[in-house]
Amino acid sequence: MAPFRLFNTLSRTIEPFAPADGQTVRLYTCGPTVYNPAHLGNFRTFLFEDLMRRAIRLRGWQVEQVMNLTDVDDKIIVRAAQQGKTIREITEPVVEGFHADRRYLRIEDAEHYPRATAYIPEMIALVERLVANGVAYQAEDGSVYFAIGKFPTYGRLSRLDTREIQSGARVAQDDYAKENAQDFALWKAAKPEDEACGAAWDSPWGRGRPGWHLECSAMAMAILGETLDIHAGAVDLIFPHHEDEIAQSEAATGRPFARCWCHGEFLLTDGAKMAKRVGNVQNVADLRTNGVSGAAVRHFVFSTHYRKQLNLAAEALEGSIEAVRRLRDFADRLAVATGGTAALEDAADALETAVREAMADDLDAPAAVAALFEFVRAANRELDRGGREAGPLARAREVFALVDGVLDLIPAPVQADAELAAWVEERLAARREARARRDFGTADAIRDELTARGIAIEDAGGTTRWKVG
RNA sequence: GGCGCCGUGGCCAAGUGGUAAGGCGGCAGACUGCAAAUCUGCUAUUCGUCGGUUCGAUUCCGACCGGCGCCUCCA
Repeated sequence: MAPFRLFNTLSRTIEPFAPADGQTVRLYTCGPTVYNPAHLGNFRTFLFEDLMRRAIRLRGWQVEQVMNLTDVDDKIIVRAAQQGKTIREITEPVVEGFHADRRYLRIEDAEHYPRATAYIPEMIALVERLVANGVAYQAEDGSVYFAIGKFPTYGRLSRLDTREIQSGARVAQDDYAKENAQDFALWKAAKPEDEACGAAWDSPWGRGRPGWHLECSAMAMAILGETLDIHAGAVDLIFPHHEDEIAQSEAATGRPFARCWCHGEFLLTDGAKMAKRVGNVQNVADLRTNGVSGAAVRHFVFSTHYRKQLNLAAEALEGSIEAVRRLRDFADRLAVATGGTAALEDAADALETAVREAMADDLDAPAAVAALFEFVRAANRELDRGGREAGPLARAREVFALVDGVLDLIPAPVQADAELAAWVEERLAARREARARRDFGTADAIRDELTARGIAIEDAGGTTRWKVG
């Protein structure tokens, strides 16, 4: 078996990967800041991480994943102040919406969804360690900062020159009294607006709240231990977020924070990064409204490798909707098939091999998707031939289910309510009768009638199948 | 300015030093009363442009053109 390989941002190369304990991959994935619904760009990253955990299990390992929910943050506080609410009142409905959207896209449940506000003691303890180690200091403004000058390997992950801020770079508004412009806040001294919305806690440095980077380090180490197997996120988190996580974690523990860093590329819209500040975001709610299934979104996202930018084009999404419809039809056909051929079994074997290799090859989803469609074509061909053997059919079902467990691209059938179903059956009976007496004008009129109600029919053998959509 | 990515058919998008996966769409055929679904064939002699290396490059090198990202709190 070929080694399982992942691209590690630390080395910028594809490396063999295995969990440190040989059994369970401890995976930390940066989750959403819950002040607004996550957009499709965010979800592209979460889909990449979903694929990762499924690929890990396909490989035979267990996975323990943490996805944090950042529920205390500048933007949340601003929103709370605007609406006269507490941060909890702002974040609670957004968290619920996040999970609903996530399920729509069939992103599996992580084992842990810790909220930053539930780990304040762990965060404070981490800051205390850093202060004790002499790499953090409290400034005149009361906030506690990490002194990057005390951490010699700062910048190793992002490979950025830390000595100078180049022209063209976005320049920080220096809100805080840092010793060095690049030092980052571990603990932010509370301001009146923080107190007003419940975003302040007691600490050895006075009332305050955690800095963003600190949240991840504290929660990751609290739940998964001091060295993670994989830490994942999107490329925009490489700097400063992950760089800072490494600094504060390793400066506290003296151990590597993560063995492998994986970063997904952006989803673009209209040729630009999808982002709220660009104003080109689309949400899962928009997709639902337009009838785009989660399966179709998965197909679209997995058509490109996770480390390559993907442009959200309406025409491509339409293509994914159609592609996934084909999978649905095939799945139905496979379910009711009564036998197969030797060639069907060969196709199934080829599919399993291709998908296992693709997933082990730095999560090569495009290759897996291509293999799946090659299988569908071959299998349809064999089913057309009407094989009778049970073994090959069972094998085809087994492998198809295995692959479905990784990619999860088959849309759920649209269920018709009982009333509609009864009506359809009545109309089909009338059509059957008309066809029997070769009154095709009436039969076609009935078909048009059904089509107008969104019912598609297929005459197959002696029977007629129908479905919604 | 620094670092990095990308440019493949109508659209999306794989890929390899030896002559272009897959999906959508389109065209033709089989099947069908007609459709639909499915299958079959066709749909890039060519991979941004110009050079170079090589027996041979889309794949390696260089330049140029074009697009994108990161460079302090953005997945």
